[in-house]
Amino acid sequence: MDRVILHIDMDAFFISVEQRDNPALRGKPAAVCGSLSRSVITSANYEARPFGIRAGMPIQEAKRKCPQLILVRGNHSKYTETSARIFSILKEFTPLVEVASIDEAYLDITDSLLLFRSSLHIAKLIKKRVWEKEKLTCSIGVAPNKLLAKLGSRIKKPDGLTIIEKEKVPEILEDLPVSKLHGIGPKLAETLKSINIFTCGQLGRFPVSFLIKRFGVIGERLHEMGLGLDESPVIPFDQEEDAKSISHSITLEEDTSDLDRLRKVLLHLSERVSKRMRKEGYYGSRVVLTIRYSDFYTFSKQKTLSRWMNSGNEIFRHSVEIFESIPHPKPVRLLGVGMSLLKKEWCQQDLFENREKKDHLLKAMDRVNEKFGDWTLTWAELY
DNA sequence: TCTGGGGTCCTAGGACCC
DNA sequence: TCTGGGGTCCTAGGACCC
Repeated sequence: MDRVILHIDMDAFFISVEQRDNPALRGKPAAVCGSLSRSVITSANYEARPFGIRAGMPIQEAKRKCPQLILVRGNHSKYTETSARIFSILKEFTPLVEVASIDEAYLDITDSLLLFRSSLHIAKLIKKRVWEKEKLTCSIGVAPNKLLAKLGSRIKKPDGLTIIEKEKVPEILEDLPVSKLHGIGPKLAETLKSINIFTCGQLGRFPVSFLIKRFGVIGERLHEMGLGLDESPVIPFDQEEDAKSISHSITLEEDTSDLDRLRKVLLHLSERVSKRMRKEGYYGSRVVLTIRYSDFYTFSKQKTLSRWMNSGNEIFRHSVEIFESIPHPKPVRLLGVGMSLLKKEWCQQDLFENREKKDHLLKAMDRVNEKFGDWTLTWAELY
C-alpha cells in the first residue's frame, strides 16, 4: 500500500517568531543573526529576501545589500519552546511524527486517513491550528515518500500547500535540477554536471551500474532519487537513535593568540558539553577539538580515551592537552570542543571511584548553573 | 573587522591482529 | 630470491543539512 507522507516546513521560522512577538518588525526587512559582530544571518524574512538577504550570509554583507535591515539577536530557547508546541499540534494527527530539525517535521499519515477525510484536509487543518495557536505560517508538501514531500514543501513558500501525486512524479522530476533534491549539494551537483546529468529525469535514466562505479555506495541512492523513489521510514521521536556526538563551538569576539584567554574558552566549552552530556545521560570516550585560525583554515584533532567520561573537568583537561600538542601559527578565530563515541549506560570501571557520589555533585552543580548561568560554579583549581 | 553553530554520514590511509 | 589478506580501530578531512 502506498504511504502518505507530509513534510511541514515553518516559514522563515526564527524571524517569524520575532515578528510575531514584536509588531515593530512587521512589514520591514528583518533578520535574525547569532551575535551582532562576526556572525551570519540565520533567518531572513520575506521582506528582506528581495534585497538578496539569505540565511548563511555574513551580516556585514547583508547590511551592505540592505542598509535598512533590522537585525535581531536570536533567542534560541524561545524557538525551541515554540517548536515543541508546534510538534505537539502535529501529534494530534498521528504518533508518527519525525523531528527533522527545529522547524521541520515529517508525518506518516497513511493510517490517519481512516480518521480524517483526506491528506488535503489534514494539511489544511495543520496549517489552521498552527496559525491559530502560534500565529505562524508553514509550508506543507504531501507525497508518497519523504524525498518528494520535502520537495513539495519547497515548491510553494511561504504559506504553501503542495500535493505531489504518484502519477505526476515523472513529469515533475523530468526537468527539475538535481540540486533541488534533499541530499544533493553543490559539490555533488557539480560532479553530476561533469557527466552531463543536470536534471532528475537524466539522473533516473542514467545506468545505475555506472553511478555505483562513479559514486560508490551512494550511486544506487542517486539513481532512486532521480526516479523520486525513497523507502526511508518516518522515525518518531521516541524511536530516535541516541546522539553520536555532542559539541559546542564559539567564534571569538576577536582573533587571539593569548593562551590564557584560549584556555578559558576551552573551559567554558568543556563545561557546556559536559552539562549537556549529564543532562541527557551520556558518557563519551573521544574528545574532539576544533580550531579555526584567522585565515579561516579549520581543522579538528581528536583523541580516543581508554575510559568513559562526562565531567567538564576531564573534558577540559583533554581538550587542553590536544590544544597544546599543536603548534599554532596564526591567531585563533574559533574553538570547538566535542565528545563522541557516546554511550548511555554505566561503566563498570568506574565503580571503584565512587562514581555515584561524584555524579550527585555534578548534578547539583548543573542545577545551580541552570539557575544562575554557566559561570556561577566551576572548578576552582582552574583559576 | 566577509565567512555561525550543531549535527550526520562517508572515505581513505595507517596500525595492528590473526 | 619482494610484494597474502581480511577485519577493526584510529585519525583526518570533506560533503551535506538546517
